[in-house]
Amino acid sequence: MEQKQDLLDQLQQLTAELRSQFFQQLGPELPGLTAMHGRLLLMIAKEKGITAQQLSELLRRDKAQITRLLNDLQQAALVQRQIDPNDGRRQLLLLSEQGQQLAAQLKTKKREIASKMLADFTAQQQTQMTELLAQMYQNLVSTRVPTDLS
Amino acid sequence: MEQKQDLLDQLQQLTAELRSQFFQQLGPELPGLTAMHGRLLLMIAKEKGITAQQLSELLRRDKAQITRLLNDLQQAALVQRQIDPNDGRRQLLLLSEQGQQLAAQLKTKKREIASKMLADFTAQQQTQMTELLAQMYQNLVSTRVPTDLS
DNA sequence: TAATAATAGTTGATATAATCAACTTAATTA
DNA sequence: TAATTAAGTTGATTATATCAACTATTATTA
Repeated sequence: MEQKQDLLDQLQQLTAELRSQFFQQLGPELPGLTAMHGRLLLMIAKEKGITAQQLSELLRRDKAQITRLLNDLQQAALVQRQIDPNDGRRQLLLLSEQGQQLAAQLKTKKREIASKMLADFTAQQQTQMTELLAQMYQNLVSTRVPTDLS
Repeated sequence: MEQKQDLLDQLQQLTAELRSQFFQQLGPELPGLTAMHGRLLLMIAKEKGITAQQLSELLRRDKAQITRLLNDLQQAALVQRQIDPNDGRRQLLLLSEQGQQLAAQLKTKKREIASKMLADFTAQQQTQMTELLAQMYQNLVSTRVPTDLS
């Protein structure tokens, strides 16, 4: 019974450490930018042409905040905004050359940390871990009350 | 290779969902208080007589911030501060009656969420999960550069 | 088609939280 | 005892998040 709770603590502790290692010592590569900027960058890298609205949902952040973060990234010449030809309201987000380079650096850093974390794991253990995590997430969201927009 | 990275994302996603479920729908039970207040409360409940300094380290938060959060909790009559008889600088933190009740409620909520998350897990799988997470954390911190206090 | 509603994004005001430096008091140590 | 260190507090500043109002565009519908 207690064990289940401890597992939550473990998860929290682990991700806190991950965040710390990934983002805090990241200053030099993100000049004047924050962890959240980095996350945006990576998401845009992964989904070219993603919109601010989608980012807002995925990151569970206010869209106003997203706008401001994107402003910063654009000012730093890391991302570009293009009005969607099919829908003049939304704008497609793309990485500039520099943005792509930086995103690649961040990905590398991520890979390093992941490797360190999973240093002595067998491929089987990794797969297992992935499956268990997926299952846990599924269990959590499956019974979730849909977000209320009253 | 990509799989390792995805595992990081999975962890992040999972804990984001956990935080969301645990803290956001927690408003009614923490009147006027935040998630961080809740974390403090639970930590004090777990370690009676813990000090602000220790909380600051454990939560990786500025001690000024801890002071302010504790002020709120004290104002809400949830915690009490007692000067350590062995060291007049530090103060031992304790929960009031109400504080203990609230902490118990939070623990219950936590247990519920954990149960939901692990609904279809065997005891063996849980143990396994715990071990894997512990190992991952160990790997991460073992090579960590000690926090620099320059 | 004209009017209305809904959506994407921006802006401004405000609230909340984190950070840094200075300070007080108490303990340690030289 | 004097100087140093540690715990905690306070004030000022900065960074972040949040909310509401607003523009421009698309979708709906009467």
